[in-house]
Amino acid sequence: MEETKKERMKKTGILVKKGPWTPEEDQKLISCIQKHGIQNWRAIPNLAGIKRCGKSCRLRWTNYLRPDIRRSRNFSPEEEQTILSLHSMLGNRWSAIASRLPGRTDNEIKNFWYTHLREEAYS
DNA sequence: AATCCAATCAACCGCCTCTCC
DNA sequence: TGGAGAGGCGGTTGATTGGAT
Repeated sequence: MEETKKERMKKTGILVKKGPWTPEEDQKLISCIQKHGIQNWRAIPNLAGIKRCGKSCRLRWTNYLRPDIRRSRNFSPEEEQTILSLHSMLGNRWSAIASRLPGRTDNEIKNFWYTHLREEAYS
């Protein structure tokens, strides 16, 4: 039933702020995680004072704010080759590929794949 | 200088799995 | 043991940016 779906969305915290993160939100999230660590994503928005769902916080942290992320947007030829060969072995297991590429996130790799490598891989 | 279009990337959605009660 | 809730993941969207015309 449609109503059930909506209720579930409410419970999972979708009725909160969406859209791009502001620098203040980023800052709050970073200091909250530094202070409390990551044990319970659902608690993070409350602890940090952010009107976001835990899911959104997790995504922001893992794809953007994590300290070990290399912020250089360009993938080196070596990384490109690694991605191509890992993808031929693992398929679209982006998180598995990301775990073998230090400093890169699954989202980054996925974006890079769809914009640069897909044609190359299937040509 | 204005407009259009393609590329890029951050973020959301929905499904699946895992964990806990 | 089964159900509910939370987290994780892959696919997709939409806003922005930069280059071409």
